[in-house]
Amino acid sequence: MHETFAALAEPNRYRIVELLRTGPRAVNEIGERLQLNQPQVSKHLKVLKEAGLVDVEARAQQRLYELRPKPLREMHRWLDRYRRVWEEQFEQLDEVVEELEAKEREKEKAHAARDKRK
Amino acid sequence: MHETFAALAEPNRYRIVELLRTGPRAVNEIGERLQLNQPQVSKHLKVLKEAGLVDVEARAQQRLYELRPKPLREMHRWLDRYRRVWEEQFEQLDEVVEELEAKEREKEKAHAARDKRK
DNA sequence: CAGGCATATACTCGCGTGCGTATATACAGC
DNA sequence: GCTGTATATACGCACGCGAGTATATGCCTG
Repeated sequence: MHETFAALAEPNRYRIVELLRTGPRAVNEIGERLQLNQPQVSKHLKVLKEAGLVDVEARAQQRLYELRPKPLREMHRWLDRYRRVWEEQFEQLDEVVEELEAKEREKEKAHAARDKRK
Repeated sequence: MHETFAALAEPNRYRIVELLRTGPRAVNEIGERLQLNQPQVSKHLKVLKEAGLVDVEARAQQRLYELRPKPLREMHRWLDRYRRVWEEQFEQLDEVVEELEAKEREKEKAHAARDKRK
């Protein structure tokens, strides 16, 4: 589970996964679409593979990467244990709390600016 | 979304979230239960808070941390877009292979036609 | 207001990781 | 076999982050 989260926490890997959701892709195609150079793509795909999120199939010189269902299923099951938490009807309360936190952050910025000045 | 994954990717933060699933806890209690010293707990909680995963409530000198539903809900919605992936296990890769083979056959035909023309 | 308790922050260190460049490996076609 | 193409790996660098120690902040009680 940690590996799954760690793999998805990296923005470019997240983008790769999002792209692979539409279907299998070759390494070069991923690099072109996401504006990444090839070694980075290969290395990210290696991490994704070790996390079990993708699988490879050799096709001549190309390697086709595709999403694997297992980690996603496990994530879904994990999330399911939190259903009680996220199904609570706190929509409006969330908004209010966020507002207050935003104000708090403003205040902190003001403090920080003042402290730096002196 | 990246922040949520990054927060949960860290094993100790993951454990904190798992603990908070059972209800709000004070900082010291978390540290004792998970065998972490206090500064680490505070720092991890800070990350979790910035990711929106927890919220604090002051209780005298104590701070009670509790899970917040929003990021979990967003994760669930995100995962939902991948439902197809973990429900259909096969087929996708095979289809692409078929496609490539079809293209290959087209090329062969073109070659053959050209050869005949001359 | 002094002393103790609960929590947050500052500072440093060591390690992991993403990135770029260069190079290696593998395969196809001629 | 040679060439071009597709992908993987090696190496060096810079930065971020988790951990430990020490210290600061805040609140309650007497």
